[in-house]
Amino acid sequence: MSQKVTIATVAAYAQVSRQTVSNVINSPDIVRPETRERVRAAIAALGYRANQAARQMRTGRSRLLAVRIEPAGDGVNGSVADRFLHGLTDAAGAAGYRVMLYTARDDNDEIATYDDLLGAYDLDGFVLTGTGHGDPRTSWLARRDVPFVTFGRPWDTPDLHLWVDVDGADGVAQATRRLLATGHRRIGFIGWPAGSAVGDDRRSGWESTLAEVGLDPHGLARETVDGIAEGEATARELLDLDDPPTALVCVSDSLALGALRADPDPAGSLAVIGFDDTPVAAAMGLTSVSQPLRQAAAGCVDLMVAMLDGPPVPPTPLLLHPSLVLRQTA
Amino acid sequence: MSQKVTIATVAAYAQVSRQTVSNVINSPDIVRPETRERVRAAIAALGYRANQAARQMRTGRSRLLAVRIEPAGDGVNGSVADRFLHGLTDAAGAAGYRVMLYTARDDNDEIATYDDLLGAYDLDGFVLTGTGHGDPRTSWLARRDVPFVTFGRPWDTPDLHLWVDVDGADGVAQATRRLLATGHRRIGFIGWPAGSAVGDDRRSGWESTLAEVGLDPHGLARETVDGIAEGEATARELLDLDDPPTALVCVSDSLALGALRADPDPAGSLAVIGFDDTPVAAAMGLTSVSQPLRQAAAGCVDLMVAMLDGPPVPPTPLLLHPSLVLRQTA
DNA sequence: TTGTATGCGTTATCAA
DNA sequence: TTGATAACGCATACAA
Repeated sequence: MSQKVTIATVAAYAQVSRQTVSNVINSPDIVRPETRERVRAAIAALGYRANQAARQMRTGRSRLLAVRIEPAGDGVNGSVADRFLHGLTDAAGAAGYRVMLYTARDDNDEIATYDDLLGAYDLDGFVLTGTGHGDPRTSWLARRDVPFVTFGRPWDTPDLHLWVDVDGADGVAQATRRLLATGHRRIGFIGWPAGSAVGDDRRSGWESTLAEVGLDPHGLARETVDGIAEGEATARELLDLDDPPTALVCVSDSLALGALRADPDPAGSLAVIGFDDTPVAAAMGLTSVSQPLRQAAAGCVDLMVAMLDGPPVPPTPLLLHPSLVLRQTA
Repeated sequence: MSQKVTIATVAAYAQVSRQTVSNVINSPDIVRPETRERVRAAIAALGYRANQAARQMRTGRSRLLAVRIEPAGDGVNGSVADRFLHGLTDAAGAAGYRVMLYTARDDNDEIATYDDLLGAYDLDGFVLTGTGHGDPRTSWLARRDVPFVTFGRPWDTPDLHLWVDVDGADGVAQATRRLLATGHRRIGFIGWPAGSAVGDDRRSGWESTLAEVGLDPHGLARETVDGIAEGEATARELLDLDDPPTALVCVSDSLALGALRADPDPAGSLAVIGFDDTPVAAAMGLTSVSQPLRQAAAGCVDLMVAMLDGPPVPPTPLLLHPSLVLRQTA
């Protein structure tokens, strides 16, 4: 490995003091242009990179963001986490931050990890995904003034923290309108059990859209835990009705994929729309609601950076709108 | 936030010098038991955590590992990366290391990132996934003596670096034997185009297993890029043969899922086995070869830690064996 | 076994 | 506008 190049190396090379080099990096405007350029040339020539540890010791800031990685659950929807993480890493990198990963078995374990990460690594902030009702993590972080952003709205404490979210009700409404536009009148919905904030939100988009055109959703909704097999069984239930639906909106791609398998017509006349636009959906030709995950991740980073690099105006939450990706199934 | 607690705080609380506290942490055995316990109690009482930045400045070690996160490609197989990452984070945490993420557009970009990460954050090591023939990244890292481990064998430079891998040939051999055991004689193979080291390795397991029992694989193998649609089309090609295969081993779950859709028999008499045991496969009842990703990740961490915390004996590469998960399709 | 002094690379403060 | 000095928290060599 080539000799370690520190700020002193650069200073010597550029014939200035260490402080001037530091100024060129942190407050370029207060350095005379010629000096600045000379120092910059030296930095480039030597391939100098400011040592984060030393900088952190002085400034108390690590330029490190932490995010939890969860075990891939369903896999169909698992890629959502993957895409979000990728977008987050990209956006953070562009803003001069790095992303650190951690795992946790449960909320308490996660809180203990915050403590550790904060104490040992001086983390600048956390990005939480999927907060639930009465989340202990957000209150812990808020109480200690630790900067954090959530991907997912705070469902019971509106102004406790900043967030980014995707409007699930709007996404499902778009799906329902598409079905209406293609002539369907009996449109069913397969959702998650009531109580999941995200699921309830999405379902409301279906209900309100049907109500808008004077259609009665009564009896056409079913609830089930996520999964392909569950989607198939639940769809079958709906199709066995006396007056079965001709189209189904599902709260996830997993359920939609299952619903597709319940279609008795080999030609596939049952219209089905899923949610998340997972790669599997794309491969299977499933029409699905696509979340702008890259933008959501970028939004989280923007919010964090705004808090951290502190402008006087407080940043506002961000509600993104999903889009419907039309394919063969609807 | 509570007042910052440093080694000095602990020393004062335990009525010893800072050095003694440091010794309790780094070389406990040289401290008198009573003193040690008193210091430990102080550490616990104050919730002290050694500041990594300061420690790193002194030792030159960051206890940070970096791994690249790739954009979720297919999604079906995407969860593999997700599961590996989770296992890696877990294992690293247990060993006292943290995982940092980075993205890169291509190999050159990745190399530039190494430079940055090494210079700015003093990373202790890198974990690379999926190396290819003549990988420029491994030679770059090796040339600079940067510790790294790859998940995936080095295909042309045997002893350049440590690695962990899963025996793909063995996995496919297990799949093929299973098919043989259930009475199949005409067993086809859908693989990736020749030249992909991983794909070629897996295919060899099929060829050699058939050869062992005196079966001729000739004409029963096809190559295609990965994807569900591709798997379906390729399977159809094989099934259109005069003497079509009754079972298919596929190099990935994506292809296997496609192959399943090509089965003309609605009852599903075509036997199909995939590779990777993705959650989608589980949901669809697809028999598949399962990679021990958690163990692979743990193996990578073990190797890294062995290099970093340097024992005199050099660690050896690790070849893990996959297992066949039987479900409905074979 | 325990305590003291020094330096890691950086930035903030202050003086020139 | 630039330069000298101190301090961040820790671990090591060395002295006690």
